[in-house]
Amino acid sequence: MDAFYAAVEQAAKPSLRGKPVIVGGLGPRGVVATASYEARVFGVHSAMPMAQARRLCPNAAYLTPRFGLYRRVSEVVMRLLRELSPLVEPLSLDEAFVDLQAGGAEGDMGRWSAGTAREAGERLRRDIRAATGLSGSVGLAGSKMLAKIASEQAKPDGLLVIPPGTERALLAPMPVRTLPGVGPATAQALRRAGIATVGETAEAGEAELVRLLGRAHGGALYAMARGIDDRPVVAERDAKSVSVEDTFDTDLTDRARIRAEVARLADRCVARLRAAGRSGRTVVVKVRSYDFSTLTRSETLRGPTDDPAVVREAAARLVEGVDTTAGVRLLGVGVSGLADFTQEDLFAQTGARAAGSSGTVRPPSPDPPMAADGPGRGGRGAEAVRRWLPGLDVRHARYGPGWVQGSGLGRVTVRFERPGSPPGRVRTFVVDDPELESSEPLPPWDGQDSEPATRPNVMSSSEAGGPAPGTPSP
DNA sequence: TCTGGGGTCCTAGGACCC
DNA sequence: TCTGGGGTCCTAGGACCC
Repeated sequence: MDAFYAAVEQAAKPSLRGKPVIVGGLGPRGVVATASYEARVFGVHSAMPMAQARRLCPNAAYLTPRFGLYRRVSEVVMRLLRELSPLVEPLSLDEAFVDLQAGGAEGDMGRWSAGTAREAGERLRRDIRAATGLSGSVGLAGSKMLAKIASEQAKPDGLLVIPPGTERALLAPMPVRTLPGVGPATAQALRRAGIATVGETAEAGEAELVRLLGRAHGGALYAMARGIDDRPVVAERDAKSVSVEDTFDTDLTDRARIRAEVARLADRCVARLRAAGRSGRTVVVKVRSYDFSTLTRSETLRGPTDDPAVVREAAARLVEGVDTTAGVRLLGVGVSGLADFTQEDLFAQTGARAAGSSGTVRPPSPDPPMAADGPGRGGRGAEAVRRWLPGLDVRHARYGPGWVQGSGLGRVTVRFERPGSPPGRVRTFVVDDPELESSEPLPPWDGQDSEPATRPNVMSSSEAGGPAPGTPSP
């Protein structure tokens, strides 16, 4: 999917179509998750600090991510992929491999040609647009690596076929960074050895690459550089670890506060573990200091657990052994070594479930009820700001559905529009206006009256009118 | 106003075992 | 009574991806 999070927001918020939209963390230490193509023109891209993005593109709409909505849209797209073939390997919410060959016949002899594959790809792109109003790009090739490179080249809103036999010639002039798995460090190591392109990588030979990069990475890179990749498409892979982490708006130094945050993170981690029906044996704590140096400490238990008290205690022990006096900007808790069930105390566990509790088995200290609310991130004046995060859907008793454009100084600004409506107008309220309430996201295809199949194309953003949707800074 | 959050895979050293 | 050669598990860190 092209600029997925930003594109979903543009589909859901008519006034943002054709305008720069930046989705990501809105706090002082946030980064960009996705920038719309209109924002990329200004040099904004994923993983860029939000502060830098605001300098480059001050008039963009800055929105907080709505993962629940993106997940729903993603499910619609993944369902379309599964109609092509049962063998679908999602890489993330917005990207997947499809093994067309496993989907059975296409064409006379049950074989795919470049032509029939292209037709299927174009049909898929049309179906995705009809179902979601969003554009996706398709890469078609004989392996996962090449299909990925093809889809990358096809973006945005395109399709590219790499016919068998043309791979090496196509790859040779490309920079090594094009190959998946080659990041800044690998590119640097290769550059020092005078290797800059995929062709030069292939010429270097396996022995040289292994010497530079190690057994596994060097060997894999040598194969990829020659267009060789026989990794299968794998539909379902069990998760191998579960983790949660928080970066704090300001560094933490208080020991008691750090202990409390670690306990909260442990509870959140276990909640996710349990929701997945898993348990784990190794508890990991992650600490990032004021200077961004990061360390992990882990402890392996005698058997797998999904008991919050057990994970909390292990995490507390681990963080106790870390010097946090100079200030901590991030804390994380994770569990790995996952198993499908818990060995200890199955009876107590089922008892707790039957009682509808996400809590643990009885033991000594009853859990303090988990704070229902977000990451207690050292912010002040939090209450109202938290409720009116830019981008979230709201409903006003008189004006109907809309979304928060910004808030601050006791005010909240709302744009009244929804998927399928014309671009709406803006009104400002006091933050505690009793007629204003937060509401569930409306998916892009939930426009009031029209068929999803046609609507998304009819809106021309150029006639939207109204000023650029900058968000008043919180 | 410098740097999120959730993952995967690999490497390397030490403990431990046969 | 101057030193083997595996194998596995655990811990820590790092590269990379979306």
